[in-house]
Order: sequence, then structure tokens, then C-alpha cells
Amino acid sequence: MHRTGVPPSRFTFSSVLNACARLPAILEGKQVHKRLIQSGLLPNNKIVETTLLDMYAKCGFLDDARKLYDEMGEKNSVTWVAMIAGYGKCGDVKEARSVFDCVRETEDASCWAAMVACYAQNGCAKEAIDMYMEMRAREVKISDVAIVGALSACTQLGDAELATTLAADVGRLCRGRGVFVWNALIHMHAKCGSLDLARKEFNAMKERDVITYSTMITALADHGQSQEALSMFQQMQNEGLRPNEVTFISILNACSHGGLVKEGCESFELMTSVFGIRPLAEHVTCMVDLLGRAGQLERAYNLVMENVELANDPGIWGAFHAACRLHGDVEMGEMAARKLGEMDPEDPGNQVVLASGYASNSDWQAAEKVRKMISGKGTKRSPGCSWISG
DNA sequence: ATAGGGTTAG
Repeated sequence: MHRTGVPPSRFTFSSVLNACARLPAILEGKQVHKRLIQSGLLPNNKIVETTLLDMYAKCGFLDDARKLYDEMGEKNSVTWVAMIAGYGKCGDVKEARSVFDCVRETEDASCWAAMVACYAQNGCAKEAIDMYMEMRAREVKISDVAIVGALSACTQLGDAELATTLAADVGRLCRGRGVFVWNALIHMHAKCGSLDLARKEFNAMKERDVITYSTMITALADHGQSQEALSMFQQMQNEGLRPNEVTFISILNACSHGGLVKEGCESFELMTSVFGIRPLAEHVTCMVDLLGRAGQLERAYNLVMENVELANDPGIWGAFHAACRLHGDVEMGEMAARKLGEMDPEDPGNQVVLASGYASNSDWQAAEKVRKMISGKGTKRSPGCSWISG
């Protein structure tokens, strides 16, 4: 960038820092930091300092971000939010909260929103809702970010009553709502039990994106409407939207729920051949589940072997093992049990699996007793539900 | 012209 002899401007530095943050690429980011100091643009340039801080935070180097933050003197809401979000992304809710506590007296709406989002992203649904309610009580401005955090928290809680309240808030407070709000709203309705409301919001949208469709596909599958999920997938492609790896997890999951073996295999093929998406462990797990439940254990096994780079994934072997049990294939089941035991011997679920895996063909019933003893539970299992977790 | 926060699977 300095071939021309013209020294890079602060704008050039900023866009390079943004690229480092997005990748993320900490080594390059640190290089830029050095050159900023060499070229005299630092210190005493708040915007450049904040960009740098955000780069460190997005790369997960919160200590470096914190150092800049502490040395910065006067802060503003952009700095605070970058710190809160940075701590939130690496799961440090406590530190995020301590930054928030330093500024909460200013009633800065973006800090409140960032904190609600941080709670929601880290599974602290209750705290997110409490904070959102406090925002309402104190009449802090509710932005799209704040409401999305609250919707996501409610989704985690599956609280239908709260869902009604929040949906009304969306109508009241977010008139020019963006696609993030729509998507979070649809997801909340679906998980809180109302596929109808999810559908209604979906139909009212004028601009949908990949996430909108992925969310609806999962919603339909969860409510037992696998065929509709497949139509949704088709509609999405007709709209010219490109499915991503999460969309395919949704669609394979829908096929698995509905026992749609042919459609599932076609979708998997479409994903790898047409869209060039390399299968993740989640995709293979769905396929093993789908084929395994249909009794096609050998096909399931072959699929795992075709994706042997994922063969250390416990989820895949767990699904395979469950299928072996469902169809009484003792030999394959033992093999899967050994794999699980090798992968994570400490896992109590795997110890249970291993106990049954040690059994010889004639000893299957004895193994069943051992297993019952260890788990301390009965053997009731519902179709489609792994006996390990059940 | 340069800075921040969010939604999908599991």
C-alpha cells in the first residue's frame, strides 16, 4: 500500500483495521498498530484508537483492547459498546457488565442495548429480560439491537406470555424495523409455540434473507411440517437467495424429522455438488440420523467414511450408535461405542455406551442391566430420541 | 471518506 510513495492515510489504516477485525487477523492488525505509531497518527486520535480497540476486541485480544481503553482518557458510546461487545463475544459477561456499570449513569441507550445483547448471546436470558424491562421502566430508547436481544432471550426461555408482550413492543417501538428484528421475531414465535404467528410475520415481510428462510424451515420442521419446509427451501431458491451451511442443517434436519430419505440425500448432494459447501459434522450427523432411522446402517456408515476428516466427531457416532440400537445391530453398535469411548472416555454418557458395547452378542441382556444400573433410569425411549440423553 | 451493538443450527 506504500508502493506509490504516498504515505497511507488514516482512512487507509482504518479500512485495513476493519479487514483485520473481520477476518480476524491479529498479526496483521498488530503490524498496522506499529505503523500507526510510526506515522504519528497515534496517540491522540480518538477515532483511529477506537478502530484499533475494536480490531483487538474482534480478534479476541481483550487485554490489548482494554489497555487502549484504559489509556484513552475521554471515552464515548462507541468505545464502550466496542468493549462490551468484545467481552460478550468471548463469553466474559462479568467484564462486559463492569464496563457497563462504569457508564450506566449516562443512560447511554447503545450501552444498554449492547448489554442486553451480550446477556442474550451468552445464555443469560433472564438477565437480558430483566435489563430490557428496566430499560422500558426508565424510558431508555429501545433500539432494534435492544429488542433483538430481548426477542432472542425470550426465544431461549420459550415463554409464550412474554412473547406476546415483546411482539406488542415491536409493533409499538420498531416501525421501520430491519430484517434482524423480523427474523428474531419469527424465531421467537416459532419457539414459543405459535407457528401461525411466525407464518404471519413471514408473510408480512417485503424483503427476506437467508436467515429468514432458514428460521422458517426449522420452524416448520419443529412443528412436523417437513414437506412445507421443503417448499420453503424451494421458494428461497426461486427468490434467488443462496442457501448457506446453516440452511442445509435446517433442511437436512427437516428431512430427518419427516423420514424423507430421498429428499435428504438429494439435498446433501445439492449442497456439496451445486453449492460447493463442504459438509460439517452437523450435516453428517443429520444424514446418519436420517439413514440410520430408516434402517440403512451401511449407507450411513459409508457416508461417515466418505467424510473421514469428521470421523472424530462424537455427535456423528452418537447418532450412528443410536441407529444401531434402534435396529438391533449389535456388532456395528459395539464398534460405534468403542469409537465414542476413545473420543471422550470421561463423558458419562459414553461410559454408559461403553458398558453396553463390551457385551458380546449373547450377553446383550446383561449389558442392558449394567446400563440401567449405571444410568439409574428405566429404558423407556421414544422414537427419534437418543436413549443416551433420554 | 475514517469508529460501536443484532437474527439462523447445535
